Amino acid sequence: MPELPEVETTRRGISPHALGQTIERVNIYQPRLRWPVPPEMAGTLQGQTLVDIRRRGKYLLFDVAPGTALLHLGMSGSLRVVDATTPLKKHDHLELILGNERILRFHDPRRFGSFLWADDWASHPLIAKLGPEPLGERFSAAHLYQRSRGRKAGIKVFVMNSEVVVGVGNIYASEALFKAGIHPKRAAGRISMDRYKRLETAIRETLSAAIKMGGTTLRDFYGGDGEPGYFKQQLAVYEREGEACLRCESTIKRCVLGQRASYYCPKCQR
DNA sequence: CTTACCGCCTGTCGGC
DNA sequence: TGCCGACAGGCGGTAA
Repeated sequence: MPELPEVETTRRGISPHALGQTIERVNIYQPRLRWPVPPEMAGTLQGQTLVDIRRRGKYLLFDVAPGTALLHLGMSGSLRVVDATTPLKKHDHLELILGNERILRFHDPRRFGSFLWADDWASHPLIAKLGPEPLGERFSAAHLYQRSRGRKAGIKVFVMNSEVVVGVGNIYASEALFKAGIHPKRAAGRISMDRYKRLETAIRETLSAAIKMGGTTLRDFYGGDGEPGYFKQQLAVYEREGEACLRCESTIKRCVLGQRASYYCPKCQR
């Protein structure tokens, strides 16, 4: 499922084919995504040049002169570069036809993704309140420490809150907490600065490593160039319930936190 | 302010 | 074999 590394992989995969290209046409086959695709979207984008393709959290930002189109991959979405000979598949919901005859095609079986317009992307309600980028300068142990004081929520739920830090989803939260040796249920407000330093490092390292490997393909993720991600082979705890911890050989446990499956080593994580 | 839970949606899987 | 319910999950919205 697309988290930050998968979105970044997608951005890097499509950019060489799409940057600077004219959007000749926009086809919207299924406007009913997480939110309805605005009816004027196709008309707004048509004829515009893709000035930049950026990422904010898990949003892909397509900059054109009048504003920015926001694409979120939801949990089953993928965006790939294809050409006109590639047949449309079930759940291909929209596509941008580019001047170089390449096509950016969005595929999303569960339709939790979204495609929205913003005149000024930074003040868009879905973007404005987002926390810092976990690979950026504004993300720090001090930030986590400060934001967590008084919070009783478990650290995993806390760190997956996009107002605290963006892009850390279910897979990488579990992995980073294992790496930092912190139990996922530990109250965020009772974690020391020292341990937050370890967590900051773990988050940065985990996400960087995943980007390097093209993201994690559990079931159906493909990057912009159609390649699956290979980080799955590096997962230490995620979906490894009942298997041996790679560090201490204890049995990996599974629990549900914030209605999401969580995996941890009961001995390595306290 | 916080925390808890719902629902959007389809593919997959286990049970019968 | 085939049907059906449970489950998965990002994340905004709403209730408590």
